[in-house]
Amino acid sequence: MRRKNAKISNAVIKRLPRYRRYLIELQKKGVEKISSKDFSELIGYTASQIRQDLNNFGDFGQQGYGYSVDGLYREISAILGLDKEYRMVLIGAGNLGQAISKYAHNLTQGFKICAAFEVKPELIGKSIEGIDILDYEELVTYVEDNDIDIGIICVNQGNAQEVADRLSFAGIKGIWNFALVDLEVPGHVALESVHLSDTLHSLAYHMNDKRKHSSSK
Amino acid sequence: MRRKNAKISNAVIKRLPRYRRYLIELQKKGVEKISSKDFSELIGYTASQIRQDLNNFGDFGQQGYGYSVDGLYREISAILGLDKEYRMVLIGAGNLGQAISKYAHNLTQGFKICAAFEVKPELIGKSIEGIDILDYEELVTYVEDNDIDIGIICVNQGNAQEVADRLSFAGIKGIWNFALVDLEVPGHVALESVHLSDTLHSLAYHMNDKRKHSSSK
DNA sequence: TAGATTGTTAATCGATTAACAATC
DNA sequence: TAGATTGTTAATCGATTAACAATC
Repeated sequence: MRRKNAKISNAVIKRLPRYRRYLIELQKKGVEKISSKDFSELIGYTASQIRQDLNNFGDFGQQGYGYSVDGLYREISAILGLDKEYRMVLIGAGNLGQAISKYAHNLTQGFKICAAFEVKPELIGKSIEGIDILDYEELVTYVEDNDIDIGIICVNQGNAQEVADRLSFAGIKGIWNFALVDLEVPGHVALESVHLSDTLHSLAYHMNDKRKHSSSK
Repeated sequence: MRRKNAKISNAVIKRLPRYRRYLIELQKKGVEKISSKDFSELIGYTASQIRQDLNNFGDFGQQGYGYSVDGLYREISAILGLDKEYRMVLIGAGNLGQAISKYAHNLTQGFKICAAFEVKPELIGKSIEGIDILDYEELVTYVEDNDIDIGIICVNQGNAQEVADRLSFAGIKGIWNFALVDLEVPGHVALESVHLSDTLHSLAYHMNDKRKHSSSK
């Protein structure tokens, strides 16, 4: 199975987790194979796009048959790197931090939260669902010594860049950022920012937009 | 000031909250005007794109001068509909639901959580930061009687569509969905889904991608 | 007025869709 | 084999960037 080489566009990458979710549903239903046409009707992308997307990574289908649900699930999981274990730390153990870490811990396999970090003395030493809250000053040492892959940033806007700098210095590989800033990170650090309020604002736009026209989608 | 009419692409809408964030920063620094060129260097979009984006909505700039920071901030806020107040309800008062609602309540102006809804008897009757947790069975009546605009869905994957159906039936205008499903809603209901684990999975891809090539961005 | 910078048209680039030969 | 469906090339569509006349 040939692996193609060109740089994959981010639009494609963003669709992969969705393909994977629908494949899990199909597995649950006991469906063994699916054609791009049937998949198209289910997931809402065109059959053409599905085939194009998948062909960026290899020849996963079989002419006249379709795609094996199990096989495709494993391929996409591997492409995303979900066949590995990731060790994470949480920085900022406030409401959002605690909720996100519980979410990541429970709802997604393969992502383990090893420790949380805080500056607030009243939180240091406590634990949330078995995760110890440590002193923020120990962050760099901890990341270096415990083979941490990902840092989850749940601190204030104003402190997030400093946290990102420390994580990068400590050799982190990825940052999952929930602070409302656009962080600067070195080229070897992967960054994914979730700007929650931006999504709420874009919802507000569409609510007002709907009332004006009658357009949907 | 002419208002243009063509359907605005979603790519543009998604950039508006970011423009607005940078305008807030500029206001804080006391900057009064900015050219598309200087804004470009700050925000990381091309000057051309900035001018194109803004010109979808009106002629906000002035030749030879640039854009008024205050003026542009107000225009973009109005375009997004952030000059209004929104009344919201939360459905699913678990960890994530509580965190999201506190976040929306504290960090973003103009969005008020009026009540939370739960099926779990041990949660009904309690309150989180002054927000009462009510019986899920009262949802439709409450939304109808209290002029609710937005429903925040923080229930399980399996229950989310049922919640969306009730909200739509009750005349909700927008849904901010955190459940890991692609909801079906009537055309007049605006939907914004935040699939957190999808963003984590896409981070995983980029982490592995970085190790292979040396490419960034 | 001269210089700066917009608004807008034209050119380019990239992503999506359509079409079809290859092949299971 | 005939039918189905892929992989892939070509055509289309849309979004971004470049260029420049309009104008403050």
